[in-house]
Amino acid sequence: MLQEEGTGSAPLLCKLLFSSFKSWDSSNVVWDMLAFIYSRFGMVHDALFVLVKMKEQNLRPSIQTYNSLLYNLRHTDIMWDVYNDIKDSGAPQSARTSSIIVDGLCGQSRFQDAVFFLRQNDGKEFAPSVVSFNTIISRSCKLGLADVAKSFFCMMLKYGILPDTYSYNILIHGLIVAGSMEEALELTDDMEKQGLQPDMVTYKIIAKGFHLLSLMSGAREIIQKMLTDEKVKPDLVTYTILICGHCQMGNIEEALRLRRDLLSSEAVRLYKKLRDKAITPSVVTFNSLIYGFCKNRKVVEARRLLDTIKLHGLEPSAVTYTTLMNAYCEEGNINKLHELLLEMNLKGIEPTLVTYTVVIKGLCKQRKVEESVQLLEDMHAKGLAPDQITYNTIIQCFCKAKDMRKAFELLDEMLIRNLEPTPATYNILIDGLCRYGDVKDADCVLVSLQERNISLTKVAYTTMIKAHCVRGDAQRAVKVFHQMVEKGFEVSIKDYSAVINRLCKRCLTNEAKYFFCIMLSDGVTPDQEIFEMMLNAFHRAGHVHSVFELLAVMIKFGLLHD
DNA sequence: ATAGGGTTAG
Repeated sequence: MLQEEGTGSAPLLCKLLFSSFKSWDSSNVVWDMLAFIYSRFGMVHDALFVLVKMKEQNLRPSIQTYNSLLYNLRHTDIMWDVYNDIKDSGAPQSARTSSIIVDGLCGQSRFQDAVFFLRQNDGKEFAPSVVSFNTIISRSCKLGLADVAKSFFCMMLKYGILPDTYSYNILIHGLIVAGSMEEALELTDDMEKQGLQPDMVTYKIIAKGFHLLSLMSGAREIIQKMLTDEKVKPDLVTYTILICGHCQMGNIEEALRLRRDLLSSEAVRLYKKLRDKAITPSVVTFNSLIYGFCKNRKVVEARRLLDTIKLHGLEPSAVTYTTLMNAYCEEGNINKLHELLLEMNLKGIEPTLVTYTVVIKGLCKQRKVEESVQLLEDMHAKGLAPDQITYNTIIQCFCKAKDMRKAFELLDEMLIRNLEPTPATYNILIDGLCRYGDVKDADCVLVSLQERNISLTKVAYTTMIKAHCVRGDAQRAVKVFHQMVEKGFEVSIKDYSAVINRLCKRCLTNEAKYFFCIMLSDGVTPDQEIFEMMLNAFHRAGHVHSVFELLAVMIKFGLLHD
């Protein structure tokens, strides 16, 4: 009835209750129920109105009603009004009350206040519960503060509260996301020592962790462990994680074998029990396989799987089409790409941000830059916000069309739209300026980015170094090279070798010599390959003296054999 | 009430 009456119906209903049930014995229960149900349906203002009316009659709401209201208002300051009401009313607080407050404060990014509240309640009638701790540990993990999460876990132990399966799973997940797989596994052992069995969630967290680290053997071991565990059985998601991992690593055969197990991820089960919950591969499972085939450049097989999906009575998703479209794009078959786009449209499957980006990539491949800009505008009109990858794709296209002005205009557009350019954005622009614009401009851009402390990758530097080498400007190449080292990027002999190779190929022997000396003074020992590159170049240039000079150096390094 | 979940684009 309350749902039908809708928000704002509280005054009317209160009036009705007041006149009809005033002398009724159970009026407290009825009023409380009214407030509770308003709260449960999210009609918080009506619930608050009922509370006011209850107060007027000296009726006391139950803690369940208070908790429900508190939960709905936990992201607002009104939470405190409700909390104070609870304290004033003398209603017995439940452990849930404080865990809602902790959750609310965390949700409002008032992390410190949550910690304070938790400590404040220690020793009181309602000491912090395991749920409150789990909430705060979870929030710490989500903020990327695994160490803080660990300290709360320890604090919980000090309070004499035993962590439950939730506590362990939350922290294990947090540690894995933070990159501490070893610690996570240690914690899993610890969990078992405490007599808590890892559950389905634990196993999946660890399987996903191994997948993220591309350690598929680890993921496989987890599944083996699940198979020996009587309480849990690997399910579709577990298998899909494994399948996806193998596909991403290009191991199609292995992935297919897994799928057969899955199918045979079912025949036995169906024989045994028709109505059993059999595991059927999902669209996501197929999408992973399609991606695997595409990655192995087996687009024909990938395309065939689209039909297999349909044969299974499943609907291909936008991801299915997009993955295939991208594969066709990669092999330059833009017609097939558009065929699939048409099929998608006919089926009424909405293109996603990624779909648009792939179509744009296809257009860029055909140098149809105006059309790709048109699609960018279509996306905005549709409310489908293009992201960095979308912009990077078109920016690269403008660079290739030697229209650096337009490329930079798009960079400005990104900034205006509050889209933070990625390091790749700058790599594309620097490369564009080096190839089709002015290397000096590229240099300026790099300096400006460094001054503004914008995060760059090593590629930005190697691109610049390459450009200076091409122009035979070894001095500038050295300058940027040392900047790259100063910025803390790891440099190996390969980086030196690449520079010397470029200079040698252009017969810039003096410049190559100069860079070679720099390398020696940097304390890097040249290898056979570098010597051969240089000897070849000196030979071609007819610099006999330099050849002998270099042979002497080779002897010094013990690299000259007869 | 607090935990996990798989796929696509540079």
